[in-house]
This record gives sequence, C-alpha cells and structure tokens, in this order.
Amino acid sequence: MAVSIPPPPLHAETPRPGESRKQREIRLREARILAVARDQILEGGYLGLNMDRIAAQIEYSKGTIYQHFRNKEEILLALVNDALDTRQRMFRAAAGFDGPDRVRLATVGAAAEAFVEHFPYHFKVEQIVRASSIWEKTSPERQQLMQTCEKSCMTTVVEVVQHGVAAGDLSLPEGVRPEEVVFGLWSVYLGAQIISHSSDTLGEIGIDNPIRSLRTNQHRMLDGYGWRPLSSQFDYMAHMDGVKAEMFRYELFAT
Amino acid sequence: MAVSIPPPPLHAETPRPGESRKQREIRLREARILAVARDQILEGGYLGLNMDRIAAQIEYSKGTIYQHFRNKEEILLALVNDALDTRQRMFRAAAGFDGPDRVRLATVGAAAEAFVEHFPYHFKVEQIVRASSIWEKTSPERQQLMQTCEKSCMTTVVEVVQHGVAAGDLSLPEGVRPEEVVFGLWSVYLGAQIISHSSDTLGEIGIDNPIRSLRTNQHRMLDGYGWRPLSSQFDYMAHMDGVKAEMFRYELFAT
DNA sequence: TCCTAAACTGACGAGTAGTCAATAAAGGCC
DNA sequence: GGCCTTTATTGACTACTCGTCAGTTTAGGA
Repeated sequence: MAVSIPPPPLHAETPRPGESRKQREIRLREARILAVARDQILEGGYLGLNMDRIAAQIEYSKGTIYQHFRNKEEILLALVNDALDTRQRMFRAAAGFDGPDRVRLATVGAAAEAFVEHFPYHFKVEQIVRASSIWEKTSPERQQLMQTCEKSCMTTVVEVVQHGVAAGDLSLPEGVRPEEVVFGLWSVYLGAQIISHSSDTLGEIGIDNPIRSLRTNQHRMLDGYGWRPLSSQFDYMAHMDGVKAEMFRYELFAT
Repeated sequence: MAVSIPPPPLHAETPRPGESRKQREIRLREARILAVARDQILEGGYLGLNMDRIAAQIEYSKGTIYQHFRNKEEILLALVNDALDTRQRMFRAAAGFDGPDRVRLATVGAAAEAFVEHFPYHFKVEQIVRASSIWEKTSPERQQLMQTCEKSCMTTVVEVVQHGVAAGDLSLPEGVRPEEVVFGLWSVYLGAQIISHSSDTLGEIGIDNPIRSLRTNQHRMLDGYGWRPLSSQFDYMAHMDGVKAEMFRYELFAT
C-alpha cells in the first residue's frame, strides 16, 4: 500500500532560527493559551471557555492574553484554523494515495473519519463557529485565512473527482459539476457527524453504528453517480479500515 | 395531485375550553416570550438572546419570565420543540402523498426544504442546541419531549422506506436497515443546510445553487440503492417544485 | 548603571443570568 | 363591600464574565 507521509508537524518547542528568547517565549505561550482553551471548549463548549480561567491556568494575567488575541472569538477562530490546517494535511496525504480515483476518494473519506476521531475538539470548535454569530467579532485577516483553508481543502478533493472524470471512471450528467459531488460527500459527512455527536438516542432510533452508515451512504451516493469501481466491485470498507490504521495514525498529524 | 392538509394549527389567541381569564393570560404571555426570543435569536444567535431585553419587550419584569422558564436554555429548548412539531406536521402531510413510495419520499424532501425556507429561526435554533452544551442545563421533561419528537419524525420517514421495500421498488442489501437510508438523507440535508447557512463563499467554491445540489445528491444516493423509479425515470425536480408551491405554503403550517 | 521601550498586571467598568424579599393582585368567604 | 389567604409580580441585588487601561515590572541597549 503506497503511502505518502506529510512533513512531520513542527513541534512548538522546537526553536525557530533567528528568534530571540523573548519571541520564543511569546510563541510558546500562545500555543499554551490555545491548548488550555481547547480543553475548556471540549469540556463545556463555547460557554466553558473562560478568559479568567485561561489566565489562571497559564499563570499569566488576563491582560497578557489580550496581547495575543483581541477577544474570545479570535481564540476560537485560531483553533478552527488549526483544525482546518490539520485536516488539510490529512486530506493531501490521502489524495496522494496511489490507486483508482474512487479509491483515492475513499482514502480521503478515511482521513475525514480519522480527523474527527483523533481531534474531537477540532470538530467541536468548527461546529461552534458555524452555529454562533461570532463571525462579526473576528478580524478580517483570520476570516480570510479560514476561507482560504476551506477552499483549499475543497480543491484537494475536487481534483480527485476531476481526475476520475478524465480517467473515464465517472461521467457526470449534464449540468453537474465536480464541486457538487464533493459538496454531497461533505454534506453527508458533516451532517452524520453532527447528528452522531448531538443525538444521544441514536441507538433507539435504529442507528447502531453511525460511522458505518455514513460510509455506506457516501458510497451509495457515488454508486448513484456511476463512479467505478462501484461499491459492489471493490471492498471500500476494508480499504478504509486499512488506511485509517496505517496512514492516519494519531502521531502522524498531532501538533 | 392528491394532498392531505393537516389540521390548521390552533392559534394562540383562540380561547381554550375551561380556561380562566388568568390562565389564558399566562398562556398568551408565554407565546409572546417565545415570539420575542425567536426574533432575538434570529438577529444575534444565542448571544443575542437577552433576558432583560425580553422582559422590556413583553413589558413584564424579568422575574415573571422565570415563572415560565427555569432558565435561558429552557426557552431555547421550547423553541426547538416548536420547530420539531412544525416539521413533524409537514412530514406527516408529505408522507400522506398519494404515489410511488420514492415519490412520497421526495415529497418529504420538499417538506424539509420548505421548512427551512419558511422558518429559518426554527432551523437556526436547532443548530444552536446541537452545537452548545446547553443540554445539561435543561429539564428532563423537555429533553424527553424533544427526543420523542425527533424519533417520531424519523419513524414517519422510515415507514415510507419500509413501504418501498415491501412494494418491491427497493431491495436493501444484506445488513442495511431502512433507518440507515433515512439517516443518509437526513445527513445530506442537515449538512448541506448548515454549510449553506454558514459558508458565505459557497459561490466561490463552486456551488451556485446549494439547494439544487442537495436534491441532486439525495437522489443519487437513492439511485445508488437502486430505488425505483430512478431519477432518470422520473422528474423529481419538477415534482418537488410543484408540491413545495402547493402543499407546503407558509400559511398552512405557520403557528 | 541608567534609560527607554516593551511586556505585564489586576482592579475596574459594563453588561448579563438568575434570586428573592417585598409588594400587588386575585379570588374565596361572610 | 370588607377581610383574608394564596398566587403573581416586581426590581434591586448577587455573582460572574468580558474587555480595558493606568500603573508597574522587565528586557536589553547605550
């Protein structure tokens, strides 16, 4: 199984060249703020994020935090950007998989699954930002960064679809663009994950293994578009389990 | 086109039998609190909901609001329950459509679309409740009510799928249950709507008409399951536009 | 060693959720 | 109506949190 491992993430404590002790101190502190914030969000959502408590935990005063981030929302957005960056690295690695395009796409799906499993706070933060009206309070620079990341993630996947079309494995009907297929996969993924994480009676409703159902549905959608090899011709389930355990291990993408 | 119109919603101002003037006053006030809260949420999300401002707007003191709702979160959950109730009425009407089961399912899809278009606050509130950790702060009674509604909505749709299987239009593969198909449609719907409402650069990304894409993807998924009539054999788009304009007009379901 | 710029601090202002003792209204009874 | 008990209503108050900023400390060059 051919895998292309992305460059290992630069660990925060590694000194950067041409960086004064003070600069390094500041950079490390910023990382600590984000780490502490992430835990608080994972614990109690948006309301669990508390500036005074961050200050206490990093053992600096509140004012110092505001030298790093204009406000609470900027912290959230910074966390989202981390999330998007991590996912992008995972997606790029997935898209580099060597095989038929639909199999490459399934690899991206496995990456998306692994992303939520390894980094649940990333997923949660993204969801909070999508739901709240925190957008207005954040700086245009960070907003732009987020949009760029999102677009770039999308492009990575769209290219796989385009390649599939060019290879003749998939012929899209009149008026359907590759972006729409990606939008479909993205929707199923996002919707299924949100339902799984917010509906604690899924079992009662009749969904025992939401991740498996998510996969099945994504594959049926691609079958519906007639993308070969169809899910009856290739064991996508086994493939996804395989790459998830090999290519998308936690250590390879943790920051 | 056979349509079954649900019972018209009981307007809040209609007097209930055996109800004292005082009781009616209280019931009306509760409706007003929710109406005002809904507007505030639509305006500024969860943070836009302000107890003092609600009090000022309904011209009662804050303490009185707390006689109706234990806390802010209970107001949110009450709004969600209204939303689920409305959607359920729309779904039941849709499922009552007379035609092949897959067409009935498409009718439910049209209902879901109309729901978001007519009642955007309902959708927004649901999203907020899914994202925030407000669950813990709310009373078990309301939680249960919400779960019951959600389950019942699911059941309505599952029955359509089961009927399709029984009719021989759809044969599910080994180990796939009707609930999973519904879960798939639900995921696409939820995911697509959330992306549409939270990503303001969708056009740049290449999605000009997200609702159309949502429909296409749902239908391709059902095609992937081989549910007849396939989307190549029936004009689901025209059907959905038709019923949306006829069966799911705003006035028929507004409360 | 001194001096200036940068970093850091925490008390404070402003705003908001939720409480509760005091007050007002309702409704039963004579 | 007048009296009394119960229920409803009020808004000042507490507790908590975000974000600010004048005053203080630290860093590092001259």
